[in-house]
This record gives sequence, structure tokens and C-alpha cells, in this order.
Amino acid sequence: MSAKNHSARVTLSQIANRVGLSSAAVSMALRGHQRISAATRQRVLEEANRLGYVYDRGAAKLRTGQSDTVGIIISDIANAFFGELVAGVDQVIAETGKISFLFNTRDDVRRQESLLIRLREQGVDGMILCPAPGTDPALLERISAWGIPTVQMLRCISADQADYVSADYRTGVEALCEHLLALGHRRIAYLGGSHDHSATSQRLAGFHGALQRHGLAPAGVIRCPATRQAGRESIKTLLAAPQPATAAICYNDLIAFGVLAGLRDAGLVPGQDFAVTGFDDVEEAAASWPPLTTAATHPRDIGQAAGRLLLRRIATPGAAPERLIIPTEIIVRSSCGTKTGG
Amino acid sequence: MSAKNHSARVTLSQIANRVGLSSAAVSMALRGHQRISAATRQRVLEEANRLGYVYDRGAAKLRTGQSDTVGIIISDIANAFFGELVAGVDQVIAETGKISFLFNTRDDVRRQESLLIRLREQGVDGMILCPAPGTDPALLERISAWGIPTVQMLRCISADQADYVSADYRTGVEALCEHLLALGHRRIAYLGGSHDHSATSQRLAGFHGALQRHGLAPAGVIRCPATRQAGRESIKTLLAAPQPATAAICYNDLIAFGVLAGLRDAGLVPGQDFAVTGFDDVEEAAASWPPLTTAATHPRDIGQAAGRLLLRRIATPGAAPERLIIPTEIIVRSSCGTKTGG
DNA sequence: TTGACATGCTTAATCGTTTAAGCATACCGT
DNA sequence: ACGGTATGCTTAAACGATTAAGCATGTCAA
Repeated sequence: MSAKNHSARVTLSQIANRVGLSSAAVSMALRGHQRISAATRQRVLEEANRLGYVYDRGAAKLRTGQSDTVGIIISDIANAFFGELVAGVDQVIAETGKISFLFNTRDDVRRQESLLIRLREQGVDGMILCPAPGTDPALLERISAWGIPTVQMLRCISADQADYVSADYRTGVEALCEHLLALGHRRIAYLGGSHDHSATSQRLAGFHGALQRHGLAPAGVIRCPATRQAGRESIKTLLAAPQPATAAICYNDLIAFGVLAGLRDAGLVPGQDFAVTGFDDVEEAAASWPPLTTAATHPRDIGQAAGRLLLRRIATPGAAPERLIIPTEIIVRSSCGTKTGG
Repeated sequence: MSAKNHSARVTLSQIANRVGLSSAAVSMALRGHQRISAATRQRVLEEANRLGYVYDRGAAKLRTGQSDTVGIIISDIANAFFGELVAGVDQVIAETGKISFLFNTRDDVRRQESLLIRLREQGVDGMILCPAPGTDPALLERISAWGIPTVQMLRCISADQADYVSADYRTGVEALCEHLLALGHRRIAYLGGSHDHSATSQRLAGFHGALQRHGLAPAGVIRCPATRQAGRESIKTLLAAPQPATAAICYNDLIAFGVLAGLRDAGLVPGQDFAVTGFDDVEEAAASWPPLTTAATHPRDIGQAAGRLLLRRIATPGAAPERLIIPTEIIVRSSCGTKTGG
């Protein structure tokens, strides 16, 4: 029987018995069906309260096929950036009475896979996915065959097969590059982002594009994990070159912070002897030493857009995939110093 | 009918029809019941695969009363500390075939309330709760009346009414205090933690306790939000005092980072002119400038402990509440410099 | 030969909610 | 007075999985 907590549950029929109605009428009353009189509804509500009725979403879902539930699968909770992102999604989703379940793949494809399967079994109404690096390119087809509305966020496996929302990484990096060029730098390196996904390749495209327009070659490209520690070490490699760079575009703020530390390790003064840019504009960027010049990727806006796109997709599953690129904004602080002699 | 995705779903009966069995037999076969012959099980598994069967957990939960689902409610996803914490919980929970849903209150009691209600409706098997400040002290009684096994994590409303896992904030702060005292500091201030909850009061208790043992009075106590920015501003207030402190114990690493920046703003050299300690030992603590002396609160261990406690509670709901305090570990770096003349 | 027991299934009920279809009763216009 | 329609419910059948109880067989020992 395993009726442990079963026995405790108050059901529609119990309310129905006490107010002398059918359970169907009670269901309608609670949901505000117009065929139920106001007086009856009132009695039902009171009795429901008295008995401590709790809506059983599982049972409802079994009947209706709707769970009012969406899954958000992100790659790294610990990244402060995702906090705002998720808040944005939540905000939009919650307005519709749905709730969002959050999951963390830690950039592990196997974990991602088991989460996806589990979410399918749970019967979520939709998913927002920030795919882990190494994700099978056929994943979107598989998910689409499952019939679960899905939007890709920040990273994209394929923008032709599902909705996609992201920051404008390419243009952001281009703008940072132009900033460095305007300050007189001619030997600029790119640092970080060891995983291969759209968010990495777009940044690199921006970097190479900007340099090419000025007829310059990169002063080094180092791929490393997106961590402070990796940044701290990578900058040393960069400085050891025969003609070292004078500036570095970093994959994100975290790496840039590491670079700042690494420069100090090497006895250099960041922002004076060497220019550094980040990406994301996390809170710390304003308080670091020196304060970091970076590109703000408005995570809350991205989250909201993803939420709205998902709701639209749930409403009209057949529509053509949409692609939404949220602009970034350059924040100039002092980690690049002021005009130098090149 | 709303049979949108309904029509697509493969059910036990469909498998049963194709292999010439009852749906009951198929259910048993899939679950490995010993009364089903190996040959039959094999046929069932193959047909399930062929049809693309997906287990419907909602339906199963309705029948069994078990959802194999637990909720983790934390106060701030964006805090890097919680990433590890959640990973620890996940690890332990996943081993039992359960899955953990993550939710973020953003320290908002109203949001916490609606999440709790929603989780109850979902029928989770248990919850791990990091209560938002201002939580109604009667909440645990209410949850206990609901019959949902719950463990408190990091913050506790009452350790008598539910399991509780936390870092040893009190002893950690005491040890940091002793460290400063040993370095010769006599005017020590405490900085931060504007919310009132157990994790705040325990730290303050440690601070006051250590000073008292040495016959000293605090050189100031400032309560501010646990952010970099607040730390940066608060240190200025502290320095403006007639006999300013020479060292500050900060609520957490974030505030300490702000303090480092604030000291530089004031033209002081942190670690030399003024000593600073943090709490948590987030990744950044090793890479900040100067590297931060702090107390490591092993978040993964805490998460694992919370997960195990929850599993135990689910297994034996009646047992007496347990309280588990995970020791911290002082990490000495250079933000307190070396022995000064006090 | 018979009773006991194991094996391998089936039958039928159940979890709690929703909803199409049906059924009284009241009311209204003509 | 009578057909038509609105009102306010009830009946009954789902949704998909689980499980106690039952029912044929087959096997084996006494």
C-alpha cells in the first residue's frame, strides 16, 4: 500500500462529500468555472481551507498533460553571471503561473544527458538549455522529436533548429578591440575559453575581424579554462614571448581578474604597463584593482528574452525558430590605462 | 481533450498489446520484478525500446506517493559558494535515483513562501532549506505538519524542530580573531551581514567571545549587506573614527574584497596599514590583491552532509532532529601582513 | 493419487484531477 | 401553455502506472 503520506492528503472528493456536491463540481468551483454559482464556490473555498486542501499537480498533469513547469539547464551555477540570468527567466515564467526548475550540468555532457532524460520523464512543458561543450550536434533533433519546446541560451548548437538567445559576443569583443586600438595598442592578444561552443567562436571571430580591419595580426591566442587561476598562469606564457603583447582581450571577467594578479606577480602594473579587458561586467569588475574595462552583457535581459521565447514556443510549437542577439555595452574603467605610445 | 502531446506518449498498455501481455506484467518486467521470467522481460525491454517508451513519473507518483524528487531552496545562486554546496547535495541525492530541483529565493521571504507552497503541490519527497532572513519562526512547525521531511542548511530557524547542517561560523571567526590578536592587533572591528539569521549571530558571538577572553572591546561593529560595494563603503566609516581600528573581521569574502578596495581608495595598503580577514575562501580569495586570509567553509562537505541527513529523514521521519556543524579551517595569506607593533 | 507449493502471469482497483456529455429545473417570450 | 434556452449541477470516463489478490499451470514429495 505504501500509504504513508497518502492517508493525509485531502482530496476533491472529501470536500465534495462535506459540502454535498460531486468532486467534479468542486474541481470547477476551485478553478472558477462560470457554470458554478458564486454561493457554491464560496462554500467550497471555505471547506477547502478548513480541511487544508492541497492541489495535487501530479494528478492534474496526468489528466491535462500540462505540468506548468519548465526546466532551466545551465552550465555553471557558481558563475555569478547566471544568477541574474536565471532571475530574468524566472520573472517572465512566473507571471504565467508556471515554475522553473533549475539544474546545473557543471559543463558535463553526461550529466546534461541524464538531466534531459529526467526532465522528459517529469513531463516539463518546456526547457531553456545552455548546452555543455561537446554536446552531440544531433541533440536538438532528438529533443524536437520528443516534442519538448526548447530554447538555447548563450550557447547554440544550431540556430536553425531551435530558438536561440544570446549576448552579442562578436560585436562586444570587436568594440573592446577597437578601444585598445584607439589607445594606441598594436600588439593585442586573446586569452581564454578552452571549451568549443558558439560563445567562444563568436568572440574569436570578433577579435580576428577587428584586427584584420586594421591590417594587424594577433599577438598570441591562448585557450585556457575560464577561471581566475588559468588567467593568472596564461599571462605569464604570453609575457614570455620574444615580442610580447601590450594588451589582452580576455574571454570573461574571471580570466581578466587572474591576468591582473598575474601581471602583479610579474612585477608589472596592470592598466599602466599592460592593458586588460574582460567580458560580462560582473559586480567585482567595478571593485577590482584596477577597475576592469569590460563589456556588459545584460544577463537579466537575456534571461527575460529566453523566457518569453520559450512561452511563445510553448504556445505555438510550429513557428519558425527565432534568434535573438542582445547588444552588449562597453564599460571603460582603468584596466587599459589611457593613451600609450604603442 | 487537450491531447496535444498526449497522443504521442507510449504507455505500458501499448507495449503490453504488442507483446501479448497485460500492462501489469509489463510494469513488473520493466521494474525487474522477480516473478517475471527473463525471456519475457527481454521481449518487453526490446519492445519498449522500439516504441520509444518514456516512463511517466507523474503517473507513477500518483499511484505510489513517491516522486523521487527533492527541492533545494537557497538564498542566492549568484554566490559562488552555493555552487559547490549544491553540487555536494546533488551528488548524494543522485546516488539514490532521486533528482534535486534547485530554487533561488534571492533572500525574499515572499518568494520563499510561494516556492514552498509550490513544492508541496508538486509533492517533493523532501526539502533542503536555507531560510531567508525574516522567515516566520513557526515555519518549521507548518512544514512539519505538511509532512515533508526538511533539513535546514547554513541558517537555522530552530535546531530543535528540524535537522540542521552548517559551517562552524562561531569557531571560525574566533580563530580569525585569535590570529589577529597573535599578530598584535588590539583594535579589531567587525564588518557586515545586515540580515539577521543564525549565520550572522553565530559569527558575532565568535567575535565578541574572542575579544572578551582577551579583555578587549570591539573597535566597532558595522552591519552592512554582504556585498563588495557595501564593504568598500563601510571601511570608510570605520576609518573615520577618532581611534580607528587596525584590523577588521569581515562577514564573508565578498565584503573583505570590498574592504581591500576601500582601503586603497583611502590611500592605505591593505595587509600592511590595515589587516583584513574574510570568510568562505571563495576561489577569488587566493587571487585577490593582497591574497585574502580567510576561513574555508567546505561547502561541498556541507552539501553532502545535508543530502545524507535528508535521506535519513525521509527513511525515518520520526527520528530526533540532528544538528551537524562542519569545522572550518583558517587559511593564512597576506591580507593581515605579519606581526605589527599594535 | 493427492496435496502443497512454486511459477508466471491476469484482473481489477486505485491514486486525484479534469471534462465532455447528460440531466433536471427554472425562466422567458410568444 | 409550450418550445427554447440558460443555469447549475452530476455521471462517468479518462490520464498512466502500480499492486494486492486471484488463477491457471507445472513440479515434487509422500
